[in-house]
Formats: sequence, structure tokens, C-alpha cells
Amino acid sequence: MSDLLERLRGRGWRLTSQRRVVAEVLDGDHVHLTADEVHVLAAERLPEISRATVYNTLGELVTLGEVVEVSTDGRAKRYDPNAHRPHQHLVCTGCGAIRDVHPLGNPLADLPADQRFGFAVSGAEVTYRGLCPSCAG
Amino acid sequence: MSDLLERLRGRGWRLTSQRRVVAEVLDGDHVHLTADEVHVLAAERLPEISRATVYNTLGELVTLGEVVEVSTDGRAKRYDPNAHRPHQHLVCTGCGAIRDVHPLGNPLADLPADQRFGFAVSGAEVTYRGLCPSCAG
DNA sequence: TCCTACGGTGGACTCAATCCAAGTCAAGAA
DNA sequence: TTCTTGACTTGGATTGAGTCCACCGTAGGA
Repeated sequence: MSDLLERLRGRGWRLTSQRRVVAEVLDGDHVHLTADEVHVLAAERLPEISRATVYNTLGELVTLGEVVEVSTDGRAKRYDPNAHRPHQHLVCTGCGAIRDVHPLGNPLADLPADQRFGFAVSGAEVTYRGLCPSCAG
Repeated sequence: MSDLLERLRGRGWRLTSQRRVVAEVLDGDHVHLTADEVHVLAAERLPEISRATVYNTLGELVTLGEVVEVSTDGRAKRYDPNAHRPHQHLVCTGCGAIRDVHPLGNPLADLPADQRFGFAVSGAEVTYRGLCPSCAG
């Protein structure tokens, strides 16, 4: 993640303290925070940071391809910093917990030409759903 | 769809004019309307129908398994009456158009046990993305 | 036809996200 | 080092989607 800041700087990003804390908060595996959660965590380190800045920064990270947006329910979007390793998501239908998962094969290969309706298909997102161990218990 | 109303009645549904027009509006293939679009179309036939009733009715149809909720972007949920034939969705990244598609195989089979983390996995939704012919042109 | 519990209404409210005008500051220039 | 400037941040207002609620209306059984 320390590289992230350098990479962004290389792309002409102005490196502000706000952007730094947002990037730091998103560091790690299996991180799927909402914008609001990012704001709370960022504000612990930089109390004056505004929600608008968090939204702006998240949006820029998404545009730059460093973070992916995940919306597994109809509620707030979540932000996944694990953008450079392709993966899918497994979501608990009880508590909403999210895990990154790596299914076999390529979902794109399962969509035959006659099911593409002339679209130039470029990607597929898979959301697996089920009960997690603690919700099932 | 005419059966739908009978089926619902059989389950103790009180058959009101509001519920009837919502069900009628949702009739058809490749229908993926937002709640607001349903409200507009329903109001053409029954001008006094309220948004709250449309939301209530859509929610009941979802609970009864007659309609599935689809949220392909972070915006408004869409309602798909094609609930009895399992299928996935192909979404245009340009205009947002949605097609029902039927991929080969079963996505659940692609998630090996060691990627299930103890979850009782019960389903998988796949969203294919790409440019539709008119957006690509 | 009457009753009444279920369903409908609309207006207020919540939650997520975006917009905007004014103020601030990172980083290149001198 | 200081200056300058345009990119960035702020917080409050605004939008959009959806939910809630107290009161009213009516479908359908008796």
C-alpha cells in the first residue's frame, strides 16, 4: 500500500493528508468498507476530514483502478482495495459478511456467443450467497 | 401472468386494483423496471396509486418468489418478473440496458470447498458487462 | 348488506451520495 | 526560502431511493 501512494503520485496525484489517510484505512486483505466506515476510520486519524472528501477520494481510486466498488445488497457500496488480483465475493445472507473468493475457471467462458446478443462482453462479476458458519450455528 | 393473480389469490392475497395493475405492468420478457418506472406505468392505468403501495407490492412479490430484485449498478433496484426460469444478466456499460442470459454450466460448481470458508453456499448471481451493439456503434 | 381486518394513502423521514461556493494548501517556479 | 496558483477540501444544502406511520378505505367472508 505504501507503493500505492507513490504510484498515485507518479500519475500526478496531489498527495494530501486526507488522501493519505483514506488510502491507509483501505490497506489490507478482506477489507470491504462502506464510504461511511472509511470516513469514521479516517476521522480517527484526521478528525477534520469531511465526508465529501472521502467520497471524492474513493471515486478517484476507483477511476484509477486501485480500488473496486462492490454493491452486494441494495445498501451502501463497499470499497475493495484488492483490485489487482481478480476475485469474486461470497456474502452471508444472515449478517452480510463478505469474503473474497477465487472460483475455478473463467465465468466469461460460460456465456456462449448466441447468448451475447451482439454485446462486446468484457467482464463478469459473481456473487455467491449463503450462510456463514456463525450465522448457521 | 394471468395465472399469477390466481396463484397469489390462492395464497390468501387480497386482490386489489392496485396490486392488479402492478402485476400487469410487470408482465413480459426482458422487463427490468425500477420501482419508480413501475409507479409511472401503474399510474397511467390507476392515477391515484401511491408510491408506497408500489413499494409494498413489489416487496411482497419478491417475498413470494414471483419477482426477483436485481441491482446491477449502485442506483435503483430493478424488478424482474422472470423468476421461475433461472437466469443471469448482461448489462451494457454504456446505456445500462439489461438482457436476461442463460450461461452454460452451474456457477456454484466453480466454487471449490476450500473456497467456501464454511459457508452453506446456496446461490450465485452473475452479472456480465459489456457494450451493447448500439453503444458500440 | 354489514363488518372488519387487511390494504392504500400521502407526507414526513432516513440513508447514501452528490453538488457547490468559498476557503485552503501542495508543490513547482523564482 | 517564499510566492503563486490551481487543484483540493470543507460543510451545508440538495437529490434520489426507499421506508415509516397514523389515518382512511374497501375486499370479501358472514
